[in-house]
Amino acid sequence: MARKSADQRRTEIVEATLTLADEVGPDRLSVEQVAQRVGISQPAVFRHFSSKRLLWDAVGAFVGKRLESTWERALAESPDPVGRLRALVRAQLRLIRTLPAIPALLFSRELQAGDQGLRRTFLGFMRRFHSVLAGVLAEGVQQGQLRTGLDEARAAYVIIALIQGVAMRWSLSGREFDLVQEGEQLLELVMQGLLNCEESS
Amino acid sequence: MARKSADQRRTEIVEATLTLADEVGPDRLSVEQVAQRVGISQPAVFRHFSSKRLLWDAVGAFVGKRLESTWERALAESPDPVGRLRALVRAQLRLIRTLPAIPALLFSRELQAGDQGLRRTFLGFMRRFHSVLAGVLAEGVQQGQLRTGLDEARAAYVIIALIQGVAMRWSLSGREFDLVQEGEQLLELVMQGLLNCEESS
DNA sequence: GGTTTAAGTTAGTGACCACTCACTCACTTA
DNA sequence: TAAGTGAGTGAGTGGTCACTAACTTAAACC
Repeated sequence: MARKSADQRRTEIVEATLTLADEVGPDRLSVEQVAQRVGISQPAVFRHFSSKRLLWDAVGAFVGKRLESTWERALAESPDPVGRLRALVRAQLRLIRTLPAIPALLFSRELQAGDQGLRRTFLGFMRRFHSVLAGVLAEGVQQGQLRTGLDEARAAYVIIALIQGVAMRWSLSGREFDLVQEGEQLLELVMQGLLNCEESS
Repeated sequence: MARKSADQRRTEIVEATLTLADEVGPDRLSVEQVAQRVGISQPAVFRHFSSKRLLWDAVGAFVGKRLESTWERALAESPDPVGRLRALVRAQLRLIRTLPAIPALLFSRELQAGDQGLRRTFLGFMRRFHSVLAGVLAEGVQQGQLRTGLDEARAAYVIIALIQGVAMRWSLSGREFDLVQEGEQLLELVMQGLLNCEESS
């Protein structure tokens, strides 16, 4: 049997937990399944994470780092606000494509149970993303690219809902369409609006 | 001990399951919890539903009836398409407010497990709602209230995402804002669009 | 090359899960 | 009023869960 360093195993276990959270659901995932995927016995997992809760905490921290770095890189992509907005949405969709467990984790009861530890962590991620989006939108209004009088906070919630919605539909459909392309087209639609510009009610 | 007719008990059990699915999550809900909420012993539940799966099927059918009748009534509310669109969104939000388990049910793994029985049922509900929305949007385009060239199918997906998104945020926030009001304002924002009409990129 | 360290193992623990069985007793009806 | 029906019960069944105790052995270090 090939032994590995604790650091290596820890990341292996966290990554296996993430992919399995997508496959079987965060609430239905057992430590036994994680152990089998990694290729070790079930108690070996508890050598690296003394409880399942701490394993989920580590998963949360892992996802959080990926989210933060994704947003940071996207914000640096373009000088103008609307370009940054598109980059943020595209980057977030790409991250969900590579870590499809993210939406399921956000809404799972695994997080809400147990003293609200992870729930607050993920709620914090959502708030961070919302404030980043709202900031970019406010810049867009200032520079005249976006409607004056636009409610930036609400618009940011619309964009978050858009990403979550298309990710959920992608997941339920069995991933039979291109998540990033579809999401980008929905963003364009929202930016243009539905009403006829001349004859608004 | 107060005995009730089987019909009465069945609906009591289904309703308890729905409220508990919201409180503890569909995947974490046990038959014992349902029995306690109803006020009977755990085996008594199995007299009315011979397996937990059949109980979930009954819950699905119950929710389905409520959804269909909600859409039907909303469509009859207004003669013009945009009015019907607003009525549909408002009615859907009101239904979620009275049956908050609906979004959780849609995305729970309880449905996806077990031969995809309930999963298909709920996917069918979503498709039904999408086609109703797309139909109303197409009418709006024809009558000139909505942008010509509007992609009705994608716009319908945007509206579904909007409802789901605000419902999820409402749930995660501990229901500290008015779901219906907030949802209606997001709808208005999407209908107007984000871009500056004169100077679109 | 022997000792130490720590990543692994097997074999459990009690709690909870969906579900069953044998039985009871309230109510309807002949 | 006796018989039959069916909504209820208490006491289990086997299976799975998170987690633990005691032991083993591969690798790191001197």
